[in-house]
Amino acid sequence: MELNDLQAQRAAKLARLRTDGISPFPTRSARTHSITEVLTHFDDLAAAATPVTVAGRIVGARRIMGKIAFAHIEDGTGTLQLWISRADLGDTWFERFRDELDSFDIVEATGTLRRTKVGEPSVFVHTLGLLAKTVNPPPEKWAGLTDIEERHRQRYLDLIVNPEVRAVFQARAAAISAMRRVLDTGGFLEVETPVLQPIYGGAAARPFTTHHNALGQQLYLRIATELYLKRLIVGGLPGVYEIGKNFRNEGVDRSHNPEFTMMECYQAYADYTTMMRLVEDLLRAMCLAVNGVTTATFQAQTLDFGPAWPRLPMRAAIAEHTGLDIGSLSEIGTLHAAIAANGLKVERKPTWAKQVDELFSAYVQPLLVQPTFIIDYPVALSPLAKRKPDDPTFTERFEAFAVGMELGNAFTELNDPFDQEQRFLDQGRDFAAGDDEAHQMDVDYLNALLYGMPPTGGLGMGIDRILMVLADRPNIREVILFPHLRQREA
RNA sequence: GGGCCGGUAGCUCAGUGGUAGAGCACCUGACUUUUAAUCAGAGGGUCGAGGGUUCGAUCCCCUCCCGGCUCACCA
Repeated sequence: MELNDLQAQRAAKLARLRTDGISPFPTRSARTHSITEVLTHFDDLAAAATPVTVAGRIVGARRIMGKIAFAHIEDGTGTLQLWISRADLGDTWFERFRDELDSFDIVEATGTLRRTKVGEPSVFVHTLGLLAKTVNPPPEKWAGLTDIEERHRQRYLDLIVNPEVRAVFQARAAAISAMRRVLDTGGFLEVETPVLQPIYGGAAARPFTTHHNALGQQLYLRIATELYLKRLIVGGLPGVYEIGKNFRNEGVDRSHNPEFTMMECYQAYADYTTMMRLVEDLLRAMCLAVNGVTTATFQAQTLDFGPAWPRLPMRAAIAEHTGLDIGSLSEIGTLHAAIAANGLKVERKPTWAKQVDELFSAYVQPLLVQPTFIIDYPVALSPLAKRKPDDPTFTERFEAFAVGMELGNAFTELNDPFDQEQRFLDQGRDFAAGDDEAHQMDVDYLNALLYGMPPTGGLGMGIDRILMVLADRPNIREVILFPHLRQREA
């Protein structure tokens, strides 16, 4: 390790401590109380003159004035002041504190509890010990660590010095826990399915490709869990869900990370209307877990997850905002012509389905600020969803939106193996037409459907994006502990 | 990938075609109730990398690397 001047100074102190027979990294702490325990019972412990041993990282400056010193330590549960006097501690350890210990070192202190004359709860230390010497210096005292890249690369440091970062990840844990409670009590079994898949599927995306050496087999990192979870519905499980990472080999921006956390669930004998109610229940519970109320504020916009969400058919939504009826413009040629004739500014797409998706993304999606379901997607956009009984060109599918972001995707699952086979074949034609995200044929999945899958409702929700909305973080990197970053040159 | 902005001390940032600056941190000294402790003093730089122009480049030009925001694509 190459050390800069400040690191070298601290390393020299570390070496001197070793020379004095003080381990810079002792095996364990003799802590008797967490800081929050001390603070909660402070007056009782103080009145009883009970000695306590607390431990934590020295945060802020050590304030040393001749024969007395102050420092604050933080242990993850709270912050507490140490009152350190040469008279109580003795010359050796007082000078050791002054000369060999630094801000950010992790220490333990034994003493009795008293308030200082300004009333601050403090440990009046009579025994001090080092638990872990710190070589890296802390960031600047006031501006702190603000560089976004450094915050994400050194998340450990970000967590030390920026308390609100810890709050985001506590909120994340609380939201996922609430999600699990809703699903567990709703009759869903939590399962795990393969990350390494010989055929990728369940979504429209480019995969990461990898290789199994011993088997000589090409494998893909999953882009969705959908097809495996539906095999479990075929297997007779009445409801399943999985919360886990998906991997998509796409661009990186403020709402996309190459690996992201998805919850997918499937319920036998249900349909997409069941899933809409489930989404409402999930978001309400997650919002409550994060914010204590069923409303959330995202970038000064108040979102209400309390009531049922509006349900807006995609065909009507596109017609309202573009004037085009995709129901009657069912060929790629006539759709392109209508887009040109109406002066709509959208990228030209190779397939009808992609073009409809483009129209929606450009003209409708940004307007969906409040929680909204867009329902009934064209069949060509939805190769795994069941057709509407009264209009076979559309499917029983919805996507859940808020603040212009897609939070979830659900449908009444296609269980007709012959229709499914045809959809896969159509996707193959789209792939040939230039859609490199088109779905792969999955013969084993068709075989499962040939054993019969009951009518089923299925749902996928992007956990990271939900957290962005609920915790008011406009960048996905702020809700992922270690977001993907470009590799730094050596 | 395109556009805009940026990369200078450990951190946060100024700045200039002529020997590199501040605050905080760090180091030395003083100080027995501090809360951004205070006071006095000292040290610390491949100015992102490479090339070019120039007597001289951290500054001007070119290329590249990295980052932020943004547009495009994807959840």
